[in-house]
Amino acid sequence: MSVLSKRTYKPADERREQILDCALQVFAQKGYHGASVADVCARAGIGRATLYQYFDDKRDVLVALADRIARRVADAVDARAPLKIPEGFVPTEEQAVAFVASCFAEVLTVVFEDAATCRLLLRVGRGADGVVDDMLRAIDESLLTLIEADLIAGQRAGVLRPFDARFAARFFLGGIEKIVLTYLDEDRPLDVQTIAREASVLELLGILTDRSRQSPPDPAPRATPRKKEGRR
Amino acid sequence: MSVLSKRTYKPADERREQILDCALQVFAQKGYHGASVADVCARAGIGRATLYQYFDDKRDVLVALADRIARRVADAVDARAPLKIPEGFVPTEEQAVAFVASCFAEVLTVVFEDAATCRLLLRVGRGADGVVDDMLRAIDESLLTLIEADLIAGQRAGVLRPFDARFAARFFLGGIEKIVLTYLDEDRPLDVQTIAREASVLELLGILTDRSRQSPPDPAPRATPRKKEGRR
Amino acid sequence: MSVLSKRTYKPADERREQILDCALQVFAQKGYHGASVADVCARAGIGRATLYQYFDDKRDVLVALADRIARRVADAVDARAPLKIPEGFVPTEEQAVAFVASCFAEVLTVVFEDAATCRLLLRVGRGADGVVDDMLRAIDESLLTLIEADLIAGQRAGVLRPFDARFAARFFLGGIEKIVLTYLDEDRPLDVQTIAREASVLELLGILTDRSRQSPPDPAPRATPRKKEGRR
Amino acid sequence: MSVLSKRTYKPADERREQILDCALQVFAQKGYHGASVADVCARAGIGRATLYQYFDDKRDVLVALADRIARRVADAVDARAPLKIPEGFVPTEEQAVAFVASCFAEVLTVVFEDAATCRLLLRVGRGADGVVDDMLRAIDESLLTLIEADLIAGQRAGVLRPFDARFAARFFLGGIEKIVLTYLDEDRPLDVQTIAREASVLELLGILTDRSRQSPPDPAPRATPRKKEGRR
DNA sequence: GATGAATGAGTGTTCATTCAT
DNA sequence: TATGAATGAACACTCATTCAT
Repeated sequence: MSVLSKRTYKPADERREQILDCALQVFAQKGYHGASVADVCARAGIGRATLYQYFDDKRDVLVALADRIARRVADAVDARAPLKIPEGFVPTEEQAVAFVASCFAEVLTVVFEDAATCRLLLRVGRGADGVVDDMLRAIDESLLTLIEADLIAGQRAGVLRPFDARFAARFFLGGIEKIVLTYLDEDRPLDVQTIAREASVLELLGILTDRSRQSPPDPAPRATPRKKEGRR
Repeated sequence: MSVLSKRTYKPADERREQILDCALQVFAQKGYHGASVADVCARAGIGRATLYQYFDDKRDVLVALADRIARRVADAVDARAPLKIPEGFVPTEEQAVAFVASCFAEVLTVVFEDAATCRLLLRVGRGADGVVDDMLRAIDESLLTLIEADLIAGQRAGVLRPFDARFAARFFLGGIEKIVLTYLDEDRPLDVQTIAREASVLELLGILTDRSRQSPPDPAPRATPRKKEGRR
Repeated sequence: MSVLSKRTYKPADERREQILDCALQVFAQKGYHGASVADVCARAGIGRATLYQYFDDKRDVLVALADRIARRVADAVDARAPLKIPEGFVPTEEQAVAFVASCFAEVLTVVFEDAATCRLLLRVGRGADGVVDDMLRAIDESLLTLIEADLIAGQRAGVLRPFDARFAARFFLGGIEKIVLTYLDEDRPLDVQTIAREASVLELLGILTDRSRQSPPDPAPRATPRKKEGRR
Repeated sequence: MSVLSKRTYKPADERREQILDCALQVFAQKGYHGASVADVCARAGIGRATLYQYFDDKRDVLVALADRIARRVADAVDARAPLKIPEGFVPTEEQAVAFVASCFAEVLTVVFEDAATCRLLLRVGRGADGVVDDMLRAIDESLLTLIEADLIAGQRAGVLRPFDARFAARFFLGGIEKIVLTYLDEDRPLDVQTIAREASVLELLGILTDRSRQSPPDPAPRATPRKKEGRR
């Protein structure tokens, strides 16, 4: 018996972490509702009852998971120095794009690089549980605030034109997420650099040809007919 | 007897449609897995067995629902005349923005106006069932193709600069969806016009000030060596 | 509507008979518990509710079915003239076998020829319902009594040696039924004549070689003081 | 608490066996379709879910049951030494009867002694499930083969006259089963010895008086005035 | 006479969770 | 620390049966 025993013993911390790791994988693959506690335990190679020594219930596992992710994201966000743009600095287009792209790449790397975490954040977690919803919202919020802060900094420095920074931050984050989801759906590994760059160009420059641009692009300056297109 | 009887009789078509309506509401609120057949039936005011006279399964209800939505979206998409831009037409910024905004508004109205449908499309449906996943993907695809087609038309007409139209379509759709989701999360009614307009400005013009704009910002400026700028 | 209507109208008696016919087939194939009222109605090409205009419930159908069969068997049994063996008649072996075989053939033809009825009698019906059980037992009883009467007549006439006629009747009936069931299991049509003949030989003559026959073999040798054993 | 607790703990093997025992009783009494999983569990004094830790399905329980019976019968059959009749041995009638009776008694004891098993084998199991059907057929087959082998051995030794051994085996088995079923129906305990003896006499000697016996007893003596036994 | 529509009462099954070891 | 064993509560689904037409 004791010879055949497949019991494995681990310090509590490790086991807890291990369970969370497995839960992440399983939830990401089958969804929170679709996955059973048994699935998680099977993956962890432990008995079902063991899980309950570390977590109150299934929900608690998800909460802990979301919490762990939230903490990681928050750490990453906090680590980032707030954007400082020198007074009067006017970047070239290329500089601007490169800079924004690197910002995006950073976020992508931290938040979305791990496919399972990503699935949990973008698909599985939503609507599964009130508390978790709140946590995911909080993560979202911190990302949004991060982006928004950069946008506002850009506006203050005169590098970016005036617009609703929160709306834009959300719009851009949504775009990025959609792209990421596409990769996930197609089971392709994220190409962070490319995505970040392409997205940055779209965001910064828009899609209109310069031909049609006339003036301060904001709300309603349409009146000013532009003579010179300066189109090289 | 007839007073006590809680039975209600309806022609089969109506009942089926009614069940789908109720299922939509219930699924949107509780999620597919979270909602029980009993919930749907209770909402429809029918016995549980009645539902099974119209659908094979709980799953079948979801499939039928997705199918109904898919058909509606497909109809709407088909109804839209393909974008025709007159040769040599150069819109003003305002014209461009207004035009794109109206396009977006159209999509938003058709696809996302109904909060429940929206929740089903963007949250609940995903990952609930393989077939449904495929259907939602198909809906996504048709929306993407719609947007992409417009973008390409704009590029062909020289109104839009060159870029990866599919990537952009996805990016923009994701942005829109995120905005919509925010409204949903906050239980606010969609302000379609405003959203469409704001999104359009961001897309078309980008966020960079004109100061920093210098040159063909895109990866592939080679394609359209335009000689005649012929305004008007 | 009325043109498309697949409604068929029949006089009540016919419909009732038709339903019973279909029920027989369906029960025989799927078993009483395994078959649903819907199955029966589908086979009869009628709506489910229609069945309930002719029968109180599912059980009632089975009862009516058993009743119909019982009546038929009883009729057949009654129709058979009671066996009359002339005083002092001593048949040859071949005569005896031929006679018994014809008796068996008769029973087989009446009771077991129809495969569906047969299945109902021998398999499906048993244990399905108390009342039906009783009816089947009654059918069994009448067959047993029939055979038993013949056996006793044979014994009285001195053609058959003494033995427990009821036990023997049951033993032989069981043998016949087992053979019939084998045919059913193998989906072969009954070969009534052959079965009847083979069974008769076994019953009448036994399987022991004449070599070993010596003396009154039975428990009660009192009756037939056998003078001449002198075989060979 | 522990006083109120109705939980009983058992090693898995025991519990499984216990469930099978209870299932046997319940199925035998109510039939497979007629019995509910709840019935079985109630009888076993366990919660319904517990059953599903040991069996996949309700069906699986029946299969396991049939399997267990099949194994037992197979063991018993295998344990029996093949019949050896010394060359030239000519038993007396009484010896023959006693011998056959003991054979039958053996089979009866092993297979039919337990009333519940018996009911399952002869009534309930049939037609309940394809796999189980096959198993019951297999059990039947092994019994048939057993009897057949003995009959053939008897024929080879010249103790039994020529006849279709398989047919006879089936006929006799059917007879025995019918007798057994009668006991079951009347809820009487089997009187194995008596049944075996009576059946043996019928089989071996037949029912015809010696008066009518004349000659080669086989099938068609008219056509082939058979002097010698050269059958097959 | 016939049936489409509706359903209550139940069945098999799952699963998160607890208990005894 | 770890788990085999056990289960209540819930769920999806079926089916005989009824009602209104």
